[in-house]
Amino acid sequence: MKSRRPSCTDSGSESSESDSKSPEKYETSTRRRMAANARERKRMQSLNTAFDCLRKVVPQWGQDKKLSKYETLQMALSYIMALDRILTDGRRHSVPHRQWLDLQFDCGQAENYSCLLGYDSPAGQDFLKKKLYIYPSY
DNA sequence: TAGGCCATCTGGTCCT
DNA sequence: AGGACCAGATGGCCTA
Repeated sequence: MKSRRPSCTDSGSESSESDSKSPEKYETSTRRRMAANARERKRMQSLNTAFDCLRKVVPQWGQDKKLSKYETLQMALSYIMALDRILTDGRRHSVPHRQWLDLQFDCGQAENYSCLLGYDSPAGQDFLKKKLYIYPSY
């Protein structure tokens, strides 16, 4: 658990409310606020889980540091556009059915693709370290 | 120490 | 009425 605002508790802002409301109403609103805070925490945690999944799929070439959320979104956008371009170019040049599109990449971050393409085994990752094969599905 | 990033709280708005 | 979502505010942690 990370930092929390010291002035704020899970019970929400108290002084003004306790002055103006009956104890019952105060307790009810306090309970609702706590529940809302807990839901919001859970929602943000699930959002962060989704970001972590996205980080695993997106290339992080030369990045030993974890991508920020903004960088992750930017990288995902670039990555999707690059893959789209590959597919578009493949169609335009009418790649034969059995031909593989051989993309050299020397970034050495092949594990970034493993969960996307299903190469989770060490042998598969070793294979991917040399080449990324994308089979045209058209 | 400043700036970037993040977690959390909070109030508002919309939807069911 | 209550939950989901959002944006603003705030403060902690980390790094250059």
